[in-house]
Amino acid sequence: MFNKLSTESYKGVRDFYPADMAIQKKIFGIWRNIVEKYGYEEYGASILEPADLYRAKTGDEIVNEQTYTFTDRGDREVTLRPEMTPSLARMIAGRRRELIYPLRWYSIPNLFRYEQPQRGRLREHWQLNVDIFGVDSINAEIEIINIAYDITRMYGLSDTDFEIRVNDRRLMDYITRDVFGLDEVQAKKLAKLIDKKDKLQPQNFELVGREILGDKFEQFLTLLNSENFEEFTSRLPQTKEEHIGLKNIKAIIAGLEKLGITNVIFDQTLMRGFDYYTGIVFEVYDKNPANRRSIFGGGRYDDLLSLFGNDKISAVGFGAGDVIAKDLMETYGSIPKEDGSIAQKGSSTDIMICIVGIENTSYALDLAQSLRLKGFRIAVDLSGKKVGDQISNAGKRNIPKVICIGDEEVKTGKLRVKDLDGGEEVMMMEEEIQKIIK
RNA sequence: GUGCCUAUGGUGUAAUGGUUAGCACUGAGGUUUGUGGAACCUCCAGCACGGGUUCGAAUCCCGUUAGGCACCCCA
Repeated sequence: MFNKLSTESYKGVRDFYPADMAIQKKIFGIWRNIVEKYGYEEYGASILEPADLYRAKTGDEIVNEQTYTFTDRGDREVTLRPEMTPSLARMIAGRRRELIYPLRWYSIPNLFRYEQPQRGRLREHWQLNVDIFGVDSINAEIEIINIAYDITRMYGLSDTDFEIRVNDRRLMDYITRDVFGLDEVQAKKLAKLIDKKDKLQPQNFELVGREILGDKFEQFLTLLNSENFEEFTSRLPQTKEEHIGLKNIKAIIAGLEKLGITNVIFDQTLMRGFDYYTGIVFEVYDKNPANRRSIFGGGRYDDLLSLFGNDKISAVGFGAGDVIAKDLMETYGSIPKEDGSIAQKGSSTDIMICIVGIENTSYALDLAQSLRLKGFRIAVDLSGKKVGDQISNAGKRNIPKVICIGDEEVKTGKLRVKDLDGGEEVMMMEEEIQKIIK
């Protein structure tokens, strides 16, 4: 006896049967279509990277515990990419003198994280990455958010279903350091606390908050609980010049409004990755109470290329995952919910040629080849089954038309083209087939 | 890493602790060697694994494994 192999896919990764692949292709199609409308070019990279690429940016702990890292036969440490941005930064840094700025690039990589899989989070997922390099002004943020908005609409959400939340890292730095006078360690703690505000019980939030801020906690809480941007601003200490973060947020909200995007709000609790972003950060949120969550996240990261010892290049970008895209499109109706069928809905084959009598096989194969040269997508049923089964089989594959080849057709050259939706059959010569397809 | 839940043919499911574990779909074959989606018939195929309780376990208990969900984390 031997142990039978499991047919399960590896934990946290997915198989894409044709029906799943059709959905995946549709999502990727939406992504490509929109970003290319904005002039973005596609790039790619290997899923393998030296582990150092991620160590430099994050910490050993994250690399060791949350990535797939192994040693290759040449004793090099290799990591399956957990995100695309370091690869992108590496590629741009390597050719920084040859590239033409502003640079608009996108990619749809698969990314790997070693985590416990759960709803909306797997060990492998595909993520659209959209980045613009070399634009210092907030026009970069506006363009990137505009793209994120377009994609969200294309998922099937209307403006009232979601909101775009923006904040600025420099504003938060200003508040934690200058207004409350925290050192770097305490500032980070506070940032983390702000990020978790909605998850924690108010008492726990206050407990930790007081630990960091002492009696300044009330002032902090008032600031954090501001209803809107104006109120928030008015509660900040007045300075001679308006803070750059405030100025940026205001300009972005106004700029997007000019483009007809009005569901943008300032969110003082929005943090996102601490060491990564240098300016504006944003998230697109699904407001549906059933699955309140982030659809996209992104922001400005002007310092990343300095990892490679080069000058800074300003950058703004965001990422969008395929798992959430699929969930949303099912929820908001732009794709049907899974029905468990294996076959794809619309077949990629135009005609199935059925063979009646094995002696007619070579005629059928010649016909298939001839039709392919004319541009049709033709499959031949080689099963040798009864013609009824062959037709039934084509129907199950959602192939729209069949042609049966038997003695009669071989003798006369007249083909009976059967439409599997309506069931009617039309007699025609080979040359006439293009009339009924496309 | 922690907690909770779940585990019956390929899929979806049924079975007060008591017959040979039932049904539907799928698959293979047939009624029907030239026309599908219908009907009927036959066949393939299952209690995740290991212990325990019991006269008797798919069913109750324990452990293991796997999966889901949540926490942690989310670069």
